[in-house]
Amino acid sequence: MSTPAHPKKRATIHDVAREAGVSRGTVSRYFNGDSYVSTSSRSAIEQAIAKVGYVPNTAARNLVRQRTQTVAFIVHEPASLFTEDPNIGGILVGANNELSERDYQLVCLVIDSARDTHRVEQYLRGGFVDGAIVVSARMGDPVTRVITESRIPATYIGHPPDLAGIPFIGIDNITASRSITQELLDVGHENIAILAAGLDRDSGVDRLEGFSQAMGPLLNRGLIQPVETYSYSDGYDGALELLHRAPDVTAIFATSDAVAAGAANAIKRLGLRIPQDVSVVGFDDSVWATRSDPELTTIHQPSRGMGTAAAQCTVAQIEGTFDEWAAPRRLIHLGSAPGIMLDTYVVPRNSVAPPRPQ
Amino acid sequence: MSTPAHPKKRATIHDVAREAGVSRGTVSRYFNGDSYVSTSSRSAIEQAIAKVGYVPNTAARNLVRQRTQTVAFIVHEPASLFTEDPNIGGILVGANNELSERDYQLVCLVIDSARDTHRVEQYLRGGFVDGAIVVSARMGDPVTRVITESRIPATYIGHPPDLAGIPFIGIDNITASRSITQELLDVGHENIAILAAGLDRDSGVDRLEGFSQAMGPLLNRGLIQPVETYSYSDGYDGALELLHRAPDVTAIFATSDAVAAGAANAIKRLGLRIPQDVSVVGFDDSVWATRSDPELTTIHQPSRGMGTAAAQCTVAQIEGTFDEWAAPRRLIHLGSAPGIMLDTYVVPRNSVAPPRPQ
DNA sequence: TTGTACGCGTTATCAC
DNA sequence: GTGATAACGCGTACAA
Repeated sequence: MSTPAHPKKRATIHDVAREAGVSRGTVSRYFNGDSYVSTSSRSAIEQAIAKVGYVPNTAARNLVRQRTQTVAFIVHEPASLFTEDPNIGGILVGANNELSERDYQLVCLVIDSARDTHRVEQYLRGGFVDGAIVVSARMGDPVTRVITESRIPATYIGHPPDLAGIPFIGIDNITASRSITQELLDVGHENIAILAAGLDRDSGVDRLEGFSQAMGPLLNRGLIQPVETYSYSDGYDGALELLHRAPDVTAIFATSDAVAAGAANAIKRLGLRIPQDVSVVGFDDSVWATRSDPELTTIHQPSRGMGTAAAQCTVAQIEGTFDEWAAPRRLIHLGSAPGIMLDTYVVPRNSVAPPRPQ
Repeated sequence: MSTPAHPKKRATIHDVAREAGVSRGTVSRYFNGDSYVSTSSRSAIEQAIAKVGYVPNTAARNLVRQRTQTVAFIVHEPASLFTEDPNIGGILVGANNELSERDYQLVCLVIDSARDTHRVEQYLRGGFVDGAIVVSARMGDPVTRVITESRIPATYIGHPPDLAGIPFIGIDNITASRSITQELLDVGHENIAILAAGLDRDSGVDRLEGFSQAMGPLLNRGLIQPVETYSYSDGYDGALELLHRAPDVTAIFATSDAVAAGAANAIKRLGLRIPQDVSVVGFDDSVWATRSDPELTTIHQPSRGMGTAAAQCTVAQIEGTFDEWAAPRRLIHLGSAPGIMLDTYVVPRNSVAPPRPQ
């Protein structure tokens, strides 16, 4: 055998052509199969490929095709996100599945520092990807600038206020919050508080808005407890502070399950029972809701579905079929940005009961 | 102004050269700055760049350099990993930071199906990355084959039995488990059970081994409760089954904090108190340990440090300095694979107490 | 059906 | 210091 066991250098299409006794063009055609190639040279090529161990060089192919079959999945604050936000995992999985189906490679880029931001900018501009999916972008995000400037097809999850015409996938946080608040009202609660997390994001603002709408004249601004992030610990601290200040609340709407779980533990540590003394509802339908004791009534949010939709939306833009894709969906507009809204629903569990008679 | 507001096509180095009145070579030198370039043409180039809005095309650069400054971070089973395994997040962040520091871009590839496996194979072979970090690889993993065949520098987190000479980063699960078990023995426990998760992985096997070693003659095989995964729910179910079968256990070693948290909730639901009736210890020192009530005594595992080490190890291989890098570290060998062991330690919290006198 | 030649955007090696 | 020019590995009109 003349083939060394450990080929030092990777084989090129040239090697295959020489080995098979055909031209480079034929080998290329064999791979991209647009044109016909005779069965004789076909088998010769196949043997040659096996013999020299050829694998197409994607970098070279990308260069000439101006196409990478790759979509970036950009996520900020990986530390908190991956450990505290259960949605991100679902979105990632959904997007990955959908892209995989359409033969795109998802590459997940994490941004954790200014240095990262800069490198990711380069990466995006450098022609490494055909499109991007951006989660948890914030106001004035540099990534947004890069994306608009370099005109790369992109989709946002959620909608920061300044997405310059970039499509986004979201849920109707207002309607969802209204319906979970209604759940509390329906069983007779009136002193309902909200642990309002993430008020620096659209989601946080909208959830508070939905709550306010549902409460109507019952709304007591003193029972709005802002908390920093959607995290367990902030929920814990927030609930402690709230109940200290307003011990007469009979129900709490926490704007994420993690916050709700933290609140639930705080409530229990104060010697109160759930739901007999205080009802608690969350938002997300994440593992936080089912691992709590009791399990939490919450809003189901289709994280995987959002990932799927974001992937489809990005690919549609890449392939120039965005309008057809968006047509049959629930489309809204925020400024110049089109958005697709996905449906949510209440998941009743065991953390809600009527208030005790005073 | 002759520059259109929306340039249709991206500028190339050629455009810059023409605009600046120099040659492509000079512009290239300007960017890669090895050789000198006169201040006059330097400023001319800078102006030209700004004018035409030039950004280097990384794909072309990679093609000629045969270098991408990119390292893949490959993860399987994203669904369970990202939501249930808190380590992965830390490892990812650690690796990302370290790579960022050394000017490598980390791209995270998730494998969630056979289709994914194949595409990632192509991606790896296609010259998209200079190296790889692989987490949670299993026995007979196709990725392992690809990596060895295409000889791309790689590092594993943990050590599947069949890593063909590929370096890995790990912790000494045996020693760690021995020391946390000892914690239980020291306060007088004898009927100690183990919820042994992940016995299909090296980590699971080693943790059970450490437990067995520490127990010595006290080991009661009936108190070894195997559970499928390192998850909360498996811990819950496992503890229920265990305590049903063996109500006289006074302490439980759960081989992950998530398992421990699940076990803790099961124990409480049975009306038992922690630690008065049953002591519980975990493994990982993740958020699961601190969010439990009471907070769990556990083993601290340096997830970020593992990510950092894996990144360094991969880069060292890429740059051919592996030996120097490994020299001052705690190096072991598994077959032909060199491994670096990172230190762990016990974190005492509130979930351990002496057994009640019978 | 197959081979040829050119181009993709950079870097690198030369002379100048 | 700087400017041509040959790679890098592949796709693809165009010609044969």
